[in-house]
Amino acid sequence: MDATPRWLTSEQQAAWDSFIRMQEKLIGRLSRRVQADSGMSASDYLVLAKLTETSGGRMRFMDLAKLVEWEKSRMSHQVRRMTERGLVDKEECPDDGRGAFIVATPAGVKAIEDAAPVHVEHVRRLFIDALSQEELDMLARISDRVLAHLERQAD
Amino acid sequence: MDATPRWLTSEQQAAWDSFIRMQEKLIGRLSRRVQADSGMSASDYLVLAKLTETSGGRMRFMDLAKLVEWEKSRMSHQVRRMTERGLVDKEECPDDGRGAFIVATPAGVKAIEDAAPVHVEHVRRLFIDALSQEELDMLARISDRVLAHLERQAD
DNA sequence: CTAGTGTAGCTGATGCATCAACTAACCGGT
DNA sequence: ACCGGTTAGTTGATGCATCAGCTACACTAG
Repeated sequence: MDATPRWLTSEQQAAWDSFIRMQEKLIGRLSRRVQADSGMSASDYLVLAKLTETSGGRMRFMDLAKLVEWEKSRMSHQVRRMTERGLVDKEECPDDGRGAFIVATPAGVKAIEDAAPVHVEHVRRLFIDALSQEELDMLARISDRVLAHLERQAD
Repeated sequence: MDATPRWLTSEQQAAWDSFIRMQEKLIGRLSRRVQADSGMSASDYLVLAKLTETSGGRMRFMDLAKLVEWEKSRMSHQVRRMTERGLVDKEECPDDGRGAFIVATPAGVKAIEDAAPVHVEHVRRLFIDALSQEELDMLARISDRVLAHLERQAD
């Protein structure tokens, strides 16, 4: 218990508020758009994108989870839902009796091929078009600094 | 249908990827922290913060919804859950038979007073400490530009 | 070989976000 | 007075994220 918490300066507070507001509005709008246009959530999109980027369109469950930095539980639920909708399949792993391969189905491949250009257009329209290349570079640099900072800390 | 989608340049793609990764990791970690420390979600925190900033700690339902830029449905569910946990109360509105006031309960006030310093510390530790004041200013400027851009567009 | 430990992945419960559809009260014009 | 449109707020369904706890297989040491 600290009796005298160190509040943020008004500049710090302003930066945080702007960032939070921007991020919420941007992500919210983008994900609603993608969902409305393609019937896929951002999570569906991400999983299918990573899967189809891989040669063979198949990946071990945990490799996929690590790649997108998700907990195994989240991935498990996600894969189950996507399996139910026919976007991916699970296959047994011959080398490891516990293991599973996740494979994009033809329908899954088609879904992401259809969704990708639309997704890119939204990203461009909502975000890229708002900023100059210098600003984009700045933002990338700042984001990388924050990321590095986060990764240095114990979770 | 555009047969030749305009993909992003590699610099644009890099900026977007960095931003998305940063934002997910930062928001995810912060919200898990706040939840673990105070038993409140970011939404609970926001609602209580806005309510208690108001003189009287009470606000009309839709005013509150507009203030935090939420849909009424989201607010309605949120208020119901918070009512069930004793953080806020609903009161009838004398001027408008449809209307409701949302009021922070004493428990709600205490909850946010306890949570606020912890919340600030996390924001500082996870985010503010990663960046210089110049970088914070940059980020605020960039965020405001994106926000303005979003607000110019039809939803 | 077997006992212990780590790893792969699943499950159920809970809370949150969005959508569509709904009720009820208000308000302005005729 | 009443009728139609608007506003206030609720509700139920569905999908997603997190947490805690679970099974089953694999690996390693003794």
